[in-house]
Amino acid sequence: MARSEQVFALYEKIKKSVVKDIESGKLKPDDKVHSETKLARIFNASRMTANRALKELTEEGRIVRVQGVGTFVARPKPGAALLEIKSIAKEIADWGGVHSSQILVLKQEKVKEEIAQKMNLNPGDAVFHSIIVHKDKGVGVQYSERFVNPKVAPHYLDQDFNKITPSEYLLQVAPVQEAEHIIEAVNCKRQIQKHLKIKPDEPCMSLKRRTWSFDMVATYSIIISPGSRYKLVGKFIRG
Amino acid sequence: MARSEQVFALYEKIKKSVVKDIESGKLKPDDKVHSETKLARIFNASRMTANRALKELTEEGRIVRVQGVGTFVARPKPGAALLEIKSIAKEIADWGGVHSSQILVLKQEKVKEEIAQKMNLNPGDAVFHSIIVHKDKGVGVQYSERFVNPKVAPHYLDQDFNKITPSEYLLQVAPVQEAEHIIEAVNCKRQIQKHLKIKPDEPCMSLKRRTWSFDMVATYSIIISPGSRYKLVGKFIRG
DNA sequence: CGATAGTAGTTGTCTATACAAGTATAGATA
DNA sequence: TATCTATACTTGTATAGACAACTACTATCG
Repeated sequence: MARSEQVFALYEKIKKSVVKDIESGKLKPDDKVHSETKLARIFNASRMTANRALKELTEEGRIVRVQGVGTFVARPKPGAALLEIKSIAKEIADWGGVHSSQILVLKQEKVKEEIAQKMNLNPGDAVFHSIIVHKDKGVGVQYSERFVNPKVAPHYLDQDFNKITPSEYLLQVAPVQEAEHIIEAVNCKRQIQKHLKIKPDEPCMSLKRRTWSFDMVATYSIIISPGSRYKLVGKFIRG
Repeated sequence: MARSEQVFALYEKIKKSVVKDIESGKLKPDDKVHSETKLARIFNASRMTANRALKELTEEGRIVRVQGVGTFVARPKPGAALLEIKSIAKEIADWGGVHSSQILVLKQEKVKEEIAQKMNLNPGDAVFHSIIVHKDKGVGVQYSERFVNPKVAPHYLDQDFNKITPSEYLLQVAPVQEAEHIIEAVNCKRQIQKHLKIKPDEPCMSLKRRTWSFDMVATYSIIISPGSRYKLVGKFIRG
């Protein structure tokens, strides 16, 4: 059975176009978005239709509109309007606008007992292991460690994680079906303290994540520098 | 200077009118709301204006629209569907099996500036305030502070919170539509340290929660004793 | 130089109209 | 009776135009 061609309303097309420009990086936060008039002209639509598209994007928190001035790409605040659980990882990934990442570890290794249990593997099986420090303007803000089941993402090691974050890559490759998060306040290890420039005894937040893609598990563990709150906004779904 | 009379847009007036009918009980769940055409006639507006009003009320979850049939008052579903975000609070409430609670504060008071802002109230308005320590086998594990808009739960103060937790009670009374969580690692105040028997400099986790029930806000803030992890399991929603 | 007025461009609201798409009902038809 | 059809009503989308409110900028005036 051929999948029927989805018909999108015109205002949906305009929305998608703007969102695409934002997500592709063509439009960056605070950049000016085309005005209603211009969008209407581009899409051969009326201004009201462009207005509807932009109004909805405003409600979704992707753009900000100022009367008399224009429309601008919203800064990705932690806690913009994203989705449920997924946003924990996504928001933190986006958080603050990560400019660079320092790859400390990226290799295949034999999985140790403790991790093997969590991942439904046998000790000694191969896993991909990565440790990455995400930096914002040179300052470390996230220390993330991952163990990935090779079956989930066979080409994990070949990626250039300066260009795409592991989160983004894995989301592309493997459909996440279920996730478990453990949030914890901790005093972190000296090595991590160094990377994030945390003082001893300064409380920081740890987020551990296990995701299931079919029967395969990936684990993800990040330490977030202290003082930085993490805000999570979720809309309830009715019905 | 006298506060200038707020000028409301026409679509806002229509929205208010419908909301008023719902809240006054004139319109009950599943009742049919006037059609766009009829509302337009009543308010001497165009159908597009009535359409906007109803569309926004749909997004706010107050009405349900069915093409070709009509518009109906939405049934307030008191959190029956267990969704992701909500479970944060629920899990924490259930966490560890709380055996007893110690009520430190449970009274009506005048809201202070800081809280008023968060709750869309004016300073000096009445709020219900409660501070409760939840104990597991005599040991404090949670320190929770709440500010509740009296309009949300007029009988909040009359409850026996040894029998039912505030979370449970509020879920029964008011349908939560939207929630915002802020998770943070903190060093908490001495008073709270005492209740939870935390050593100074021991990192603990703070969870602040704001929930919206229509336009009314309740805030909820808990401190969770250190070492205790909080586990959150969520299923992804596809699409 | 500083203040003012004008102007162009933008978003916000609103109208009147049109057609598409979906549903329910009554009436006609096989 | 069962099925189809026409119709009336509803919501969904889209247009073209209008005016209001606001901002940023330029030119002018004192």
